[in-house]
Amino acid sequence: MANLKQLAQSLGLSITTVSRALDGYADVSAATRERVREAADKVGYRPNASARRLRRQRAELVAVTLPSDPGHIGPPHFLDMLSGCAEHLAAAGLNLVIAPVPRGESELNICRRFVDGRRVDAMLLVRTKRKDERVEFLQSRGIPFVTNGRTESLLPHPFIDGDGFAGFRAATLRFHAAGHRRIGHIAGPQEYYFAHDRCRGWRAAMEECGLAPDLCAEGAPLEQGGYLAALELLRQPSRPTALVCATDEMAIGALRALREVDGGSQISIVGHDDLPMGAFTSPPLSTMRMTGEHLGASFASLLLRAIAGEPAEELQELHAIEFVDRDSHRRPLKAA
Amino acid sequence: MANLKQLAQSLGLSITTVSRALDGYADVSAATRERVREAADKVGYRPNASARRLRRQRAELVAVTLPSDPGHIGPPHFLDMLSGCAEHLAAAGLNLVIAPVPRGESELNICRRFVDGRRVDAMLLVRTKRKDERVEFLQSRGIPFVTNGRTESLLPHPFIDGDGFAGFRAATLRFHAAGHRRIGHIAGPQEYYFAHDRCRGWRAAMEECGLAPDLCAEGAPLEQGGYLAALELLRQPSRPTALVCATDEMAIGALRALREVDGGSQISIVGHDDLPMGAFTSPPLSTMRMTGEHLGASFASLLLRAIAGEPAEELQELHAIEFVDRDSHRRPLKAA
DNA sequence: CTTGACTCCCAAAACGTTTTGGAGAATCTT
DNA sequence: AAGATTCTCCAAAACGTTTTGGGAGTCAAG
Repeated sequence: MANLKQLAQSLGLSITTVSRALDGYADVSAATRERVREAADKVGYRPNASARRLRRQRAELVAVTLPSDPGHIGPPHFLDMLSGCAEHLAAAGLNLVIAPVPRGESELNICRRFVDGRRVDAMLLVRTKRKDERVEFLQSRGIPFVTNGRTESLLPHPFIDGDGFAGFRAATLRFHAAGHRRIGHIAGPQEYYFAHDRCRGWRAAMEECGLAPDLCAEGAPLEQGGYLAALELLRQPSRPTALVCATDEMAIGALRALREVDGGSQISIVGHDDLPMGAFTSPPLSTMRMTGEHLGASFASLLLRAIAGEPAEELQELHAIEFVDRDSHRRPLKAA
Repeated sequence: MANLKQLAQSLGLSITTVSRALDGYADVSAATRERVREAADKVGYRPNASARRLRRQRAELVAVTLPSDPGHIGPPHFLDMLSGCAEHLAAAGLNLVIAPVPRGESELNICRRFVDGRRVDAMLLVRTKRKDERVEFLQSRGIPFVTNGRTESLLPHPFIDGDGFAGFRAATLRFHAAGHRRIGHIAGPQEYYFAHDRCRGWRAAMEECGLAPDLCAEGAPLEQGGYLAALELLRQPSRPTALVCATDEMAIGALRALREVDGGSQISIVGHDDLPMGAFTSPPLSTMRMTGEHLGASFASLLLRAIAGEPAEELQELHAIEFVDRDSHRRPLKAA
């Protein structure tokens, strides 16, 4: 309601003094500071954000690009992540703004608009592609950013990612150790780093075991994509006995395909992401998840450190993957 | 990169003229306008957002409060809604910022911070409670806002909501018409308007049919809550033969309880929200959904009209509920 | 030649803060 | 008692826009 000028006037002080009192500078006497604080509290004074941002030359804003392409944005806990991140950024005086990407417009253009209009101090990128033009642009502009997922960019940049390669390799090896020989992979779109990474993990394990990595089908990273991909694999002359799925959503789609084709109890299956839903499917879905608590907080922290100027190399977090064993990965293996 | 002063200098024009040229005012000649536009394009000039906001006395920002309480924030398409809303707001020059609510802090305080710091021009509220202090605060401040869900506030305010009462009443009547007599309700937390509304719908139908509305259990609006509530109802001496669940997530939890207790094929069930996941459960989940496309766009439009000063009464959208029939609502009804 | 209308441009003020570079008074040193 | 130091405070500049209220010049009409 009130601004600094009015507050100062009502106190018989200068704007400067009031401002510095509220900011806790030492060159204002304790008595005055207290008096100012009380008055400010009483009238509910809050500094005008726009004015401060202009003066400080900081936007106090961080943007996260969000493709409006429905459903195509990651797991449900994505929202929790965002909210956690926003919360920790807020503690540092930064707000998180959504940079939606309208159909037909490129994510790159959106980044441009936000960066060149000095609307943000930093950016958060999700769903990275192997070759991600947003990353290159932000690097060229020198604006701090953190990605959720790695890229194949030549210059290092800050990221948080799960070690999908290791996770999917381990899951595949585990199926092999359990006696499976025809282990299929339901893959996500390979232009995304995470999908490619997970696919590579499966492939590496297959080759280590001397098995041909030929039971692989790609689909959209959602239930429907997993359903269709599973049907495709089940049509093969020699069906897989186990399926490693790029995401839980795809795994749940695949589960339905299995129910339709073989009654649902024959083929073992494992997903990735640990959706809450997975505990309630039939059979309960075995899955994997990135280790580490409070993902949002980590993003916020990395972002703040990037803004503070720490070098990219020190701002890279690769988290191990852990199994979440429920039932779907240990269907009885029929006659070897 | 460049600001107005530099751009003006390089063109030999005044700041005023350059500014007005770019804003398309008529009092600058077509020739100059073109010259200015070209130069601006060439250096990639973008007005400094903070400066404009300060001068215009508009934040160009809309906030949506997001409880950081994990999982407690509505259906997955919530994110699509946000993103769609953000997109349409962006077309009007507004950005959507996330106002996270840290544990322990009230949503009211967050609203306060955003509103009193003049950080936003309007607010978007989700998951309304029957008695919602945020609504009262915003009304007292006279700041435009739209809620997702109604409240019991005395003053009217803009909202978008589904007619949960009618939907749940219809669903219950349908079960009755199919011969069910013991129809249970799995309810969400009653302080939320939507949960109370849906519960009222079920209760009304029961009473219309001359049935006692006593098979009702309340739980958290998630899988686990539905699971526990269903177990509770199944422990009753006379079990329900049909269940009407406040949300799909609760219904999916209930489905699991049914599987555990009676093999899963005896009791009919219906949820609400039309989660994509529902098509992939076993049995595929029958559900309801709010009619209307492009929810995000509607929110944006209402918000813009509220900002423009339209009265609240004209900014209320109550959408009908439609059935999405899959399998779970028509389990064979055993011996009447 | 004056008047008015019109076209194109601009100087200056304003938005509300933070920060710079002191100023005046009181206290301490020597 | 003079100089140095410390304590409080403040005027003014700056951040980069948008907007107000004209000011020249040109042209046509009277």
